[in-house]
Amino acid sequence: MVSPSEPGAEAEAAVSTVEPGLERILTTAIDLFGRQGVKATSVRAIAEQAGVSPPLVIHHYGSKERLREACDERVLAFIRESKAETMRAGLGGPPIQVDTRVDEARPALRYLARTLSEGSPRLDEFVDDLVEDAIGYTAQGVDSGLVRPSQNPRARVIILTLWSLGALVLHEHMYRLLGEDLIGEGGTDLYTQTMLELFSEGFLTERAQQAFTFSTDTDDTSQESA
Amino acid sequence: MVSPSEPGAEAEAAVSTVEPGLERILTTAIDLFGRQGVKATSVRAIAEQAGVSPPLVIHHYGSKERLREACDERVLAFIRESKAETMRAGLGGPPIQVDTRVDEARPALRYLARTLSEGSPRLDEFVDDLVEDAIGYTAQGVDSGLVRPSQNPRARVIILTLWSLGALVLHEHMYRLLGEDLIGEGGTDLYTQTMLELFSEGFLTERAQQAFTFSTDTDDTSQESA
DNA sequence: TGCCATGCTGAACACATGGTCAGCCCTTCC
DNA sequence: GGAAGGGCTGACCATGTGTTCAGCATGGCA
Repeated sequence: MVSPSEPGAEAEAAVSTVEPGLERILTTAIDLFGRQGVKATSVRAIAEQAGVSPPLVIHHYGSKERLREACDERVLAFIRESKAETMRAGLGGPPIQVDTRVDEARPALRYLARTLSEGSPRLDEFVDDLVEDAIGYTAQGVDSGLVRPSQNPRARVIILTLWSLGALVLHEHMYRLLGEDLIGEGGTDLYTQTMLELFSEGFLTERAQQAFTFSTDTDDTSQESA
Repeated sequence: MVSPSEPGAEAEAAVSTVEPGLERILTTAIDLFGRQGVKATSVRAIAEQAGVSPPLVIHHYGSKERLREACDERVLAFIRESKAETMRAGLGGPPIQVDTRVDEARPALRYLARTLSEGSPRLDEFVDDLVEDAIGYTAQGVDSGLVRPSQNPRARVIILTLWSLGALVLHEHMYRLLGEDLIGEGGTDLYTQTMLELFSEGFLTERAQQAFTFSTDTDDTSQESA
């Protein structure tokens, strides 16, 4: 990804030297891993930006892989805590709820986005938890009359969750095309409004439902993917 | 990503030695770049799997970067051609339409999924084209009464497109959680059916719309992202 | 003051990476 | 038969990478 695809692309690059090296390294790693990916980010690059020597990175974290694990833990903990604080009861809010005005939010979300696509040992469990949470509050939403019942409640939650996470992964495309930054603080009014429209009024008319149902039954020439 | 997250994870690993090195290298590169990412895949790894020497890779393609460009072109061309063949008129079908029973489909889709998140020079243009296509046939759908009109037609298309692509990017999570493989030939009936339900009947009730509209107006403590 | 713990670094190591180079082998054409 | 072209490779090069190692500086405590 080219950095200018995001607004304020360099805003987080400066790391205060007042903080101990241990923390500076972690913060820098989250930033760079999130921007470039783990493999494309060298220990030397992290050290340089953090204002320390490369052996100090290894000294504090043991290895690059262990540093990456520490980043996972930090980011996932941050996101979990943020969600607990801003949880919306009963409405089945987005799976990720972070106050994007907090300094730490952007690099953490960017890191999550990158990690969602690159894979990471802890991530499956994290996504599983998001889905289980959403199953819980979506069921409450159905009970309280805010959410429509579904023939496949679990599948529905999984799909909605992965759509949402997928949008986060593609946040730079979203910014480019829609002008809204899913990991920043500019607001996502258009995204939210349009999503609400889709979820309230639907997308397909009844005519389309019938036409498509018939088409699905007879059209076996291709398996559509995405 | 751990390979076993996908069904038939090794199915495409064997490359026929009957084909010229030029083609074998390209096919192998698409496979490995899609599985591991470009940076994490060495020229030597590609050469070994293709059954050639590393200098031959460079001989034919000039550099690793040029090889990656050739992969982009091949995959995007394949997907464009597939879509042209299977285009569904008027219904606003998925942005990516590939016959997943074709041998080439899986590695191509996997490559696309990886490229969507890692970034690639040609990709923005490809996504733009998908969006423009979808704007066209969604408008036709509205005219023919198959698609509901929207207050933000363009935003709607962008979001639907990015959701769909995002689901592709997270295809391994989708397989793990829903049991359906968006890049394979096992079919995506549950995904399709549930998506249709969401798009036909919506998700939020009218009660929720009112409650959420009110909540959005007054709740300014956090910017929700995804 | 001396010792210990902590934070830190320059130099070096072993290995990996993309790429260069000289040259071999095979096929085709004159 | 000889030359040209294409496909191909072993050896090597320059550079980058994660990590080890020996040792310095500082602060706290007895």
